[in-house]
Amino acid sequence: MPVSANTNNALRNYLLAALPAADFARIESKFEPVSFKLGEVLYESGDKMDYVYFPTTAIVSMLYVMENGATAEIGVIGNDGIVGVSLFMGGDSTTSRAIIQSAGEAVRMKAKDLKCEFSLGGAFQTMLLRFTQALMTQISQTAVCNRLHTVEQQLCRWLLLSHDRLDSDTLVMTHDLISNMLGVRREGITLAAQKLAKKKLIKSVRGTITVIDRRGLEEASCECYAVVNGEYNRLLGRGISRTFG
Amino acid sequence: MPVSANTNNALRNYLLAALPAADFARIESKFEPVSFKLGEVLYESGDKMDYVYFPTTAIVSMLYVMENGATAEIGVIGNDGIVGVSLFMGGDSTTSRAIIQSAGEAVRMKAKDLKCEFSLGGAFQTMLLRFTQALMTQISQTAVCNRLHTVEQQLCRWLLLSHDRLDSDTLVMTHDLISNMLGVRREGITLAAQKLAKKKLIKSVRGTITVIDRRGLEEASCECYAVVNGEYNRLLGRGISRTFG
DNA sequence: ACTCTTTTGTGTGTTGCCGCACATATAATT
DNA sequence: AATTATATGTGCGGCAACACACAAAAGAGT
Repeated sequence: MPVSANTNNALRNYLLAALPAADFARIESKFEPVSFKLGEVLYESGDKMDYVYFPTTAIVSMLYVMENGATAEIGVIGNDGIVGVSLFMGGDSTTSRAIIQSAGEAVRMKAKDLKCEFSLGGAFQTMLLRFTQALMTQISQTAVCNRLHTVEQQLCRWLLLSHDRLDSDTLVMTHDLISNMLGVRREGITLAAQKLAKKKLIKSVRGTITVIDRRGLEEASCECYAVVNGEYNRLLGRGISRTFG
Repeated sequence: MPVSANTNNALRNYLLAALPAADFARIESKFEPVSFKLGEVLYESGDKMDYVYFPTTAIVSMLYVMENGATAEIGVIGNDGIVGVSLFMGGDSTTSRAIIQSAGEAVRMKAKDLKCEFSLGGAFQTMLLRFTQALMTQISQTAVCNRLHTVEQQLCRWLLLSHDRLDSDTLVMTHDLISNMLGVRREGITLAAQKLAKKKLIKSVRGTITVIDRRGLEEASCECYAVVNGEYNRLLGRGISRTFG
């Protein structure tokens, strides 16, 4: 039987790729490819979720929106995970918005199908739960980082998390958008980016940021990145850090 | 058959109390009562967990400890939940420390028993997963709050979360301990507490803080408390807010 | 070429919290 | 009652990030 383009696509997602062949074979028919542009919203806060998404090349940001419009990112999900954990956790909705941070592809699966598969309790369930714990670690570390670290350190962490989930070294992203993610002023990002550029770690030109010295970025970052990355490795097998890639 | 003291104790935990009688009956023999003093550590970061804990009167704080010794709380768990979600999530450990924030009682259950029960996939599993999602909301909101709100607002939120999980209106807690939780200076808490005392919302005297005007505290708090509380209500049925209690 | 929009750069004053130092007050100990 | 330990109150200089204002640069559309 020929491997469909669909299948190839789905396997770019690490969670799916790590599934035992038998499990993957059972559910692959439920996948449907989808393509997203920068800024598209997958779920709004409180929305009932009809699908879950397994990003393959897209990156999704979990963004909290305050009553006064201020925003702050609580986590980022790429081809390392699944968007919509609340579905199998039993909530059917979250208090945050899921928004495309980097344009690209994903495969989606109907809520009903996912719940059905989850309830079988096999390798798929195990994997989803482990990913959820890794995500919790990321959210926790975001909380800590927000409290204790400078904007420059946080920008490093954020760039590394994004870089890990990208094929390219160049992020299509304005300072303004990053400032919304980190919950700081746009000028703060401009300043921090300038400092990092001066240290030859990145190059920042109108709408794009290019990672030049990844190792240097890791050194300039707070310990938060390493902690999160370590947990992803521990919980999900080989992680997605590009440090040695 | 007489109801044991053990059983009565366990039912003070909302998660357990909300279990269908049949499920509770099956697992109650696995419970073992434990008593904790302020500051006792249930798990250290990275520890393999041998037990999970269902607090009945104790309150547990999930505290992240940085390399340099700085600390920040990422969530608080009382008789509304379970301490040790990583066990059934598949990680067996967390990157945070679980420490007693308010002395009291809990019932504990062996890791193996919990995993066994979880894998049955019934009401118990559903409940544990729903609680985990509520906890994720709390952690997320902590991240947002750390980024966007003042120490005074955060102190309100923190006092409310603690108050909800307490029978009394008086918390046994020094400014210094609170500052470790919120990840700020001790003096910052002293100042914030003074402001709240001036507004007649609390009374702060050497080692204890007493809630005087709960409704006023809610108004002085940021929206974060209400959001978290709303999710606990939604996910776990009646929540534990004492607003109308 | 021209305008218009978006993105980035820069300056000024303000604020909230930090770090440190030290004074005072309230228990606990003897 | 005196001593010690713990907890809280207060002042001062410093800094990171804020709010606001506006200039400069880079693309996009006509």
